[in-house]
Amino acid sequence: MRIGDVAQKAGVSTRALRYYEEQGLLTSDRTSSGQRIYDNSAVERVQMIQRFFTAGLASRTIAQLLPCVDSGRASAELAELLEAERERITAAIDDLLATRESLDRIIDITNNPTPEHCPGLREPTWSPYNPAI
Amino acid sequence: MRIGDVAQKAGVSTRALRYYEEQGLLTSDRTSSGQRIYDNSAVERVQMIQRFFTAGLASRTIAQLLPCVDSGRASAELAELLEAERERITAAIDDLLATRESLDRIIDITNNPTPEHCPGLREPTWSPYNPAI
DNA sequence: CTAAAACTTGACGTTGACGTCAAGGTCAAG
DNA sequence: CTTGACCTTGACGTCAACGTCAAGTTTTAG
Repeated sequence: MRIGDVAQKAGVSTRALRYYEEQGLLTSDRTSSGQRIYDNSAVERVQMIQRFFTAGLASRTIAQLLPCVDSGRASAELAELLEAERERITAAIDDLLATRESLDRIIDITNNPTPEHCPGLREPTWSPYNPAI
Repeated sequence: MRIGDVAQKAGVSTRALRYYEEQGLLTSDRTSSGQRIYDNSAVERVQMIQRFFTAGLASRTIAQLLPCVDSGRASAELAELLEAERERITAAIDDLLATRESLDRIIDITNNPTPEHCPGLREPTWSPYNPAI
């Protein structure tokens, strides 16, 4: 497979694939003329990379993670990283759930514009999540 | 309260507060010399803004949302926006849940490095069918 | 063979939410 | 009065994940 095929099958741009390679997330064989050649597993790998990106992992983090996925082994340091990312994701989920509830309250109020809804509107039902951790 | 107090109480930078004002998310009174003056409700409002940012809403979207929060009323257009953002957040939550499960599997495998874990490592748990591995 | 499509590297552009410096004005304390 | 903490606007810097254009090479289709 060439880069365009992988891009189409994985639903990303060719630019993204070259970027992944540049970041050490994806490897490719080359033809004698220099064109990238991938096997079928590349599509799955790209989709996995995409999921990690969507989950808010940085490319450097993913680069650390992938060898662990491949080998099934993690150093103590890497295990810490995994746990830290897990907690970050959990916090992000909690934050999104809280925000969705806020939105639901707003939606409910705007659908049923009765005065008694108003006072509690700004009650902070959640605690902020710190992305810097 | 001056800007530094609000920043500290809300846990953000003064730069962020000026940015929020620039984006129409936050208002302030001014002293005769031009310094910003806030009342206590500003802290809560900033925290609400922060939550929306953390949930991935853009400043323009928040700017559209806040009047609706304040008034408890939404135009049909705005109601659509609310619903769209709700769906976006739900999708983000689902994605994070799936990614967390992937991470959990990796963590489990690295904690119990037994060979029988390995084959399924790349199985996409969220995918409808299982391609040839 | 030729034209179009697809590929290559390189480099600059984009976007958003601020960080950060510059060059000052303001204000309470001693 | 003066020092130092805090404030102002303005403007440029940052970072990440690509988008996009350029200019040339390779592959494919007819």
